[in-house]
Amino acid sequence: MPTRLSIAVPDDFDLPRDACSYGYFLLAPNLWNPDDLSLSRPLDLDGGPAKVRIRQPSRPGGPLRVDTDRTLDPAERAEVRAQVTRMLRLDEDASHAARFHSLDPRFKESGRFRLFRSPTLFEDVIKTVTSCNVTWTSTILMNRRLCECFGRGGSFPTAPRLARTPPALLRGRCSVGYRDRRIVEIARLFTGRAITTGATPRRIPPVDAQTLESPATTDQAVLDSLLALPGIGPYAAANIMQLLGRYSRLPLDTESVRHGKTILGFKGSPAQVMKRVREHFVPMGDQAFRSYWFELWRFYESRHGPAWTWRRDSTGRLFTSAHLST
DNA sequence: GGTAGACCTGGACGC
DNA sequence: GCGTCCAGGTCTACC
Repeated sequence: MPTRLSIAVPDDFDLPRDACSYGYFLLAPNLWNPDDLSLSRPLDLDGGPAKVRIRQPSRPGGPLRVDTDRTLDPAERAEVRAQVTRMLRLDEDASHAARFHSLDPRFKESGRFRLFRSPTLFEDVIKTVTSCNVTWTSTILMNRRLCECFGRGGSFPTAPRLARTPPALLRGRCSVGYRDRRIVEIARLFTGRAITTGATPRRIPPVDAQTLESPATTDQAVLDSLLALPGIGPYAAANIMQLLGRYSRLPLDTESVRHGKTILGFKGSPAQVMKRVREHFVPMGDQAFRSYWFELWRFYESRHGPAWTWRRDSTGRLFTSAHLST
C-alpha cells in the first residue's frame, strides 16, 4: 500500500527550477521527468528502500506531494521528510534569497538561489569523488553502477555497505578506477571509524557529519576536516562546502577555465585564468559560489534549453568539454 | 613551497 | 576492430 505525504515549502519554492539547479539531479539514483515535472528516486530508509516520486501540483509555493511505493511507518515518514528537505534545501527561505540577490541582482527575476543536493552528506561526498579527474559521462556511469551494484533497491549505497566492500570489487563493477580504495576509506570514516592511510601513514579521525552540517562550525574547521579525507583536494573540498550551504569558496576546475576564457574574456595560462575567476567573484563574499554557479548554469541553459527540460539519458550526458567549448 | 609525473577510464580519432 | 591519445583532480616524490 503506497503512502502519500504532503510537505510544506517556502512561498517561492518552485520544484522544476529548484530541483534542476545543480548537476547532481542528473546522476543516479535521481531521475527527473520533464514530462510530468517529477523527481523520482529510491531512498534508503531504516526499514528498507522505498521509491519516492515528488511533485508540486501548485507552483510556486504549493506543498510537495510525495508518493512512495510502499507503506511507511511514522519514523520512516519522518526520514523521508528530512531527506527531501535536505535534497531540495527547503530550509533555505526568503532571507537566503534576499541575501544572495542583494549581492547579485541578475538572478532576482528568475528567483534562482537554491542548489540541488543529495539526501545525505555521504552521497554528496562520494558523488564529488566520482566527479574528480573524469569526464561527465564517466561520472554518470560510476553513479549508476554504484546504485545498481551496491545500493538497496537501486538506492545510493550507504556508508556501511561501501565500508565493507573490497576495493577491487568496487573497481571491477563500478569503473571507479584508482578511486576504489579512497571511496572505501571515506565510507569507513563515515561509519565512525578512524583509519590510517597514505604513502606516509597518517591517521584520519572519523567523520562527524553532524559537526560538518552544523552552522556553528566555522568554514575553516569544515575545510580542514574535508581536506583530511582521502581523495579530497581543494576542488572537491570547495564543492562539498557549497553542498553544505557554505558558498564563499569556488571549486575551480577546467570548466572554470573554459568559463573564464569564453564568457568572462580572461586570457593567460589555466592557472592565471583560474586566479582571475577567483578574484572576479571576491566581491560576492559569502555568496560567491551561487553567483559563479548560476552564471555557469545560465550558459548551459543557453546551449541546451531550460534545465527542467533536460533528460538524464540524453541532454544530461552532454556536459563535456567537447560539447561546451566554443 | 612549488612542481612533475602517476593514477584510471571512456570517448574520440586514425588506420 | 584495434591501438593511440586525451581529458580530468589528487597524491606523492623530489627539488
